[in-house]
Amino acid sequence: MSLEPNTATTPAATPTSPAVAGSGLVAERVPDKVSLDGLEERWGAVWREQGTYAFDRTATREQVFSIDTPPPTVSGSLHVGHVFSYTHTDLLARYQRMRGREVFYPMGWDDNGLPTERRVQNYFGVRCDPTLPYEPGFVPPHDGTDGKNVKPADQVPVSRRNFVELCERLTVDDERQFEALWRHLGLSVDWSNTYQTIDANARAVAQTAFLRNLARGEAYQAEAPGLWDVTFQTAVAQAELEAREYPGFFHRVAFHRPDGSPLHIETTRPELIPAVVALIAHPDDERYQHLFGTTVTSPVFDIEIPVLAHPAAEPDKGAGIAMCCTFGDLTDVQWWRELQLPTRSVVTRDGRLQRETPEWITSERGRAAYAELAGRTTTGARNALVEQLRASGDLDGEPAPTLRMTNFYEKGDKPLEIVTSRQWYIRNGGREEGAGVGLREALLGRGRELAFHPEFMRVRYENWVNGLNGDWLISRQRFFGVAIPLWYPVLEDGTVDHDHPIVPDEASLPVDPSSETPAGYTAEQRGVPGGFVGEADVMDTWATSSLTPQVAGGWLRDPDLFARVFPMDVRPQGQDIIRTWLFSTVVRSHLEHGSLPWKHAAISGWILDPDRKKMSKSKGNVVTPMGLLVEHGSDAVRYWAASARLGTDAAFEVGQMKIGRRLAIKVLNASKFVLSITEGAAASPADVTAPLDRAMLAALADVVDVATEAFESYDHTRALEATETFFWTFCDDYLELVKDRAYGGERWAAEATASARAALGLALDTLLRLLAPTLPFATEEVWSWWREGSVHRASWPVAAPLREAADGVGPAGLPAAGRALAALRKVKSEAKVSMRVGIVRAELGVPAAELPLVEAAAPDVRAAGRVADLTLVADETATDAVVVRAAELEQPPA
RNA sequence: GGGCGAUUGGCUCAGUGGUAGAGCGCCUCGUUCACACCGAGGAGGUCACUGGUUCGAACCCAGUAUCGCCCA
Repeated sequence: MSLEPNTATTPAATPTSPAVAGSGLVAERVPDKVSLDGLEERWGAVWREQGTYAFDRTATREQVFSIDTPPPTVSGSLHVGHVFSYTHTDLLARYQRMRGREVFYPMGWDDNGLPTERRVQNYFGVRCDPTLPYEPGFVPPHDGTDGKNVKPADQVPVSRRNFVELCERLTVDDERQFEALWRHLGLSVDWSNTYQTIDANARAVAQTAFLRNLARGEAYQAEAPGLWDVTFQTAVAQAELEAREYPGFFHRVAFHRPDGSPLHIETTRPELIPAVVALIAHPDDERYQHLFGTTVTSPVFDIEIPVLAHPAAEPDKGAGIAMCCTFGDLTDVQWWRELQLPTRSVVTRDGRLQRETPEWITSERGRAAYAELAGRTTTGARNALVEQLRASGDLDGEPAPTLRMTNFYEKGDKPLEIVTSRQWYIRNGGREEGAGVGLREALLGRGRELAFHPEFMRVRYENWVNGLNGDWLISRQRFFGVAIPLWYPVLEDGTVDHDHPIVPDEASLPVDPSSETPAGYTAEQRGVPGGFVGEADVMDTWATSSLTPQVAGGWLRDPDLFARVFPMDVRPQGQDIIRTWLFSTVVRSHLEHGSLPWKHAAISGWILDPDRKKMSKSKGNVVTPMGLLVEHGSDAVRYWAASARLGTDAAFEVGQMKIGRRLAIKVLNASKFVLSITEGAAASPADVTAPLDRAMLAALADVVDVATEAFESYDHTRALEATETFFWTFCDDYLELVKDRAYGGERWAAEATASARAALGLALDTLLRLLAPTLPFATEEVWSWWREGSVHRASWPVAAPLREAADGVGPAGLPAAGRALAALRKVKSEAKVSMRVGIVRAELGVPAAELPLVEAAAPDVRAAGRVADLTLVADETATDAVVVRAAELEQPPA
């Protein structure tokens, strides 16, 4: 048989089309015993060979549905949360494909940045030392450490180039495993369209976008105090902050007024006393009014500082007067900036106090005291200084334990320090100056333009944009990332001229300024007076992943493709990265293209463990995604994911997967049954004449409308629920009711049998299409028994031909007949006899309004209930139920 | 402290103005004839609480409580 998935669509608008092409009777293609086992491998291979999900790039923008797939971080492991949210995207992709859209569904790998570095350190037992030379053929001390970390002291230092090679080697492995998982799950990704956030194209895109930001004044560098992680030795952006409780002690410390009287402040960071530049209280604070404008001297170091007023001081916190140091926290930075205080930094980038005694400490005892602190960690310095304060009598009482909220880098475990450094920024509306003027409002406008699903997620975007307090810091002092594509001239005196960066041609991108030479220079001029130096920093990962629509869509390398897919239709992602990935992508697109990067944002919720907590890593590792898929089957796991709506947290529920598995098996069995009766013969709507068959198709038409409308509004759960509910009614009631008639035989007129068979065929065809996005494996299996091509390239059903076949009959007949059948079943159930036991005589009381409906289906009800003599009477007391007025079973109850 | 979301049967969740729903679990029964990875029947809830609007509130309004997340 010939499979041509891309062309062999079977339009639902003409369900009369010959059902079976090619050779072989349907009966021979339906297996005797159906099973879900092995469907993932079988159909995965067929889809791969047939290119079922290949993107046709000749499609126009209107025909295309483009998805900005989240590139998973390959150095982390995938967990059930990924399976959950990626399934949501696939449901949408499959629906849109069946709707006739050409789906652009790439897959990216986020292998850029710190997570990969850390994994490489642990996996190979190495660490990067950029001062070392490249060592060709380097063999790492370990090759996989089974999850055990190699202690930093035991890590072998390697050059940056060796380190990057190991990063690339490891990520290739990871990416293979991820792809295998996604294929097993049944994601309808176009696997010929993948990218890495570190590949040459991504680097070129990120560098080009950066240089254009620079040219337009949207990127700039600044020497400024900023948050700094002393462990990773890198600057950290606002979006990467995490406030955590951190234990400390309040120290009550005396400063001294000119007359020698003490003025007490309370601080958790006494080690910053050498960096103090002012004492600050609230302008309305009565207690300190008389001191504003005067000076005091610091204990131990004898530095003279002013007492100033600023509204950011909190009168009810501690003594109500705070020590402003450069820099203890972000409030200090605000005071320093707004009150134009001097800079007296003592904490260095490695988290220790600077080794030289600062020149602003002039007293002899002050210089002696500092010498004891020099080079110590902040903690060590704190302990030493507390002893000094105690000795000088300036510590009042004992330090009192406290918990304070402290900023951490989200991946770090030491509190962030604030150090002054030269960094690169991109405007994001956080500062209203230069190219940033009006930007915040413009980005809020983009947020209003974007269709969030669910809608309430929009406020998270708005809250974040409104709360920005600075531009986007993109430079990182790391190794494995996209280089900032700049060099700087080295002046004749040997200083580096950062104000006049040397910019490469776009055509030469990507470049590595640490190994490549700018135009007009020779390699020998690197680092010498009159020569140049390369920018050592790399861009933060988000500075690249904020460009995924451009990277995947072929922005620079393939403008024709880009025009067909951008702006994209949808960005699927998690709620946790609205402030980072979603927002930064909007920023880049707004600045570069003057548009949104996509029309819709589909936000998935969390997976919660049974304690209603976010699924923890340890638990996630117990149940690996592949283990889940193998245990329950991919369709079953997809069903669980599909049962949760966008934006809603969902429980990790094995029970829900079992229900999905049951549904998938039911699809196989019911389909097998229908095909065994109909022989897969052409289902002509004109053959549908029986009222019950028409009612069933009318009900199914309603389901098609509901499911279509639901998918259009990004509500895959409602689509599934409506379809699933109908499917069970179809199996439990309709199939049972028409079974006998569909088999045929002399008791039934030929037209009556033909009607049932035609209706069964139409219904099965429609149901398989409706279920295909959720259960791609089971539906494809059934499709292969009687159809050519892939159900996933078949068209989404439409209601009109079903309604036409219903010929004006409404859907109410199906539930009415179902209730009559249920009444007969109840008689047998209560008599505790088999459903196969016949009923000699039965009289059913039916609500008057339903009586004509049930009468029209009476032969089916009689057959399904095995009733010899069935009487139906209108019963006013039966308002919405069928009541059994009399019944006589064939054999007495046991 | 501010914001967002949630609170419905034992569990997981639908239900946005008109007599409380589903699935799972539970109980009873059945089953070689599509399906034991099964079928039929049944029990089970004063919809977190307090007010208010309304002829009528799970649903709208105000407040309270608890839980989760985000931002200070």
